[in-house]
Amino acid sequence: MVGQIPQPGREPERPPSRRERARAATIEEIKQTAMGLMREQGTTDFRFSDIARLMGMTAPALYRYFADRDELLTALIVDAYDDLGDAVAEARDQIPVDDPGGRFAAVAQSYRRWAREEPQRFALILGLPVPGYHAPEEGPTSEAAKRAMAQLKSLFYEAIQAGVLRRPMLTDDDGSITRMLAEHHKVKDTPIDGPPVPPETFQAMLHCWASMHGFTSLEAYGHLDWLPDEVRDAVFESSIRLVARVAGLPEPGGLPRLSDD
Amino acid sequence: MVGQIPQPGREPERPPSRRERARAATIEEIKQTAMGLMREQGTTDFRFSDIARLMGMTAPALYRYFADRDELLTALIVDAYDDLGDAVAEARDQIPVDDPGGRFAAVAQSYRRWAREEPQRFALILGLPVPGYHAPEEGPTSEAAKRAMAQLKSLFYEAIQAGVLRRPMLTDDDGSITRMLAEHHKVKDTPIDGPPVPPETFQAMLHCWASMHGFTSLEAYGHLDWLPDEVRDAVFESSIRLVARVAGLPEPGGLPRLSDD
DNA sequence: TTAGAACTGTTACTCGACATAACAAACACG
DNA sequence: CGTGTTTGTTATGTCGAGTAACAGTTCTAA
Repeated sequence: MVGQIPQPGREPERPPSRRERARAATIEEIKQTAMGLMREQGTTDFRFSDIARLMGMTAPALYRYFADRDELLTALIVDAYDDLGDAVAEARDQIPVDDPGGRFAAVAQSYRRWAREEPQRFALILGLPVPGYHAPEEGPTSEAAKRAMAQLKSLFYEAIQAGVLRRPMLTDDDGSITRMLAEHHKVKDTPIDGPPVPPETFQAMLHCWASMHGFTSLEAYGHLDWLPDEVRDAVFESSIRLVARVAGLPEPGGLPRLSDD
Repeated sequence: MVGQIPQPGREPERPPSRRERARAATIEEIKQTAMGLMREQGTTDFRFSDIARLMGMTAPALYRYFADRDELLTALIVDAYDDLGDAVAEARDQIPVDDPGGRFAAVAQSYRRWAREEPQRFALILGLPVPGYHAPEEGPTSEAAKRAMAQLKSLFYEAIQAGVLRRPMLTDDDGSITRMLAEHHKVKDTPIDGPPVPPETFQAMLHCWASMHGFTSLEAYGHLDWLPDEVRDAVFESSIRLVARVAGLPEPGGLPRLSDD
């Protein structure tokens, strides 16, 4: 971040000053305006000059807050990570822990809902890197992916703990997953790390995620527009139930409907 | 296309003249150069000036062949549609018709292979619309999607004809798909049109496609880089076998391995 | 209270890319 | 061989990113 107000200590004992609040508000407004433009134009692109115009400023003023387009883009990507993660976690946690099938369904539905509502931000984090953007060193590239997987993993882990996870309909045919999980200490900071799950379950998690992501991204990018809404809803819900079943999750208790937007 | 040589009749009786061949070759070189730049930079973006420089020309010369960036982009998109479709069809047709499970596996593997080899072109047709690009009127937006579905559908139709399609593990819970297929005449030029399939099978086709697309796009965009190659291969193949099974397709006969690239 | 520093905005400017205009050379074809 | 078409060039206009120099405002501390 550019021109950031230096932190006095490690934690700011003082509440944010008037200036700091104004600055934070401006930063937030810039990001919101950029997201509005993205939404309006249906792409992950935006012009600094447009943001400035909409905010009643001149373009160079924005450089007081973001060094360049990349830095703003990075901020938007980080926010998108957090928002998607929060949305999914919140949906999941509204279902009791003893209903892992329901929790998975909630995760899938909120994933889909978020992507439908914010296709551009979805593309930002789970699509091809945007033109001109180069991730900062060791940046959060594919961070969302790992985080999403980790969330999914915790869900399956709960099911194992509760003893309600049946054997998935997938097998580790060539033993490569078993081997990988056995040496998981080599791959830190990924879903491979963390609480242990059987190889078939790891495979099942990936299968669940890939299935829900496939439908979700096709739909978010408009490639299923030829299908009536109610058919899309029905197919998605049915698919989710199916992958949950083949993954060994128990049937969901109460399945919240995905409301239209 | 700009400055196109007018067709004398409906079909050119005369073999293409020297000039026409030179022009076609230049157009092809422009597209190849653009794709090379996209691949090199890992994005769907390119600069006219870069293309010209690599071709030993000046930028304005390119406008003799494409009116603007959009027109070149459109051509690249159309080509990508065709290439993916051809790759998938070719892979499928190397498996005998009486092995629909094998044919589906071949389709899935070639889909994945193509996306891995050409992630930018994959994003071009199955990702979010490219910044700045506006599809021509009634353009081929999501054409690939419909075509892919149609191919998948023909595959299932063959299985039905051969009488080897079992009942899928999916059900048309609320009847919306049944209703849609009953009035399919309303939705021309989509996979809904064409040879009839039971609603559960339609659902199963979408499920198959979404599953393979989900894994494929996550991988193509680098979101599965934290997984070792052999694990990715194993998980994909296993998932494909699973979705084929739950879709009612018989076990594949000989499953061709996906060679490393 | 007030001087100075920090912050936040402005206008003026450079640079690079898309795109068009005007022109020149090469080519096809009567 | 001469004329019109094609394909390239250079010169130019426009627009957006990003920088420089400067001005007004706000915070802070003597």
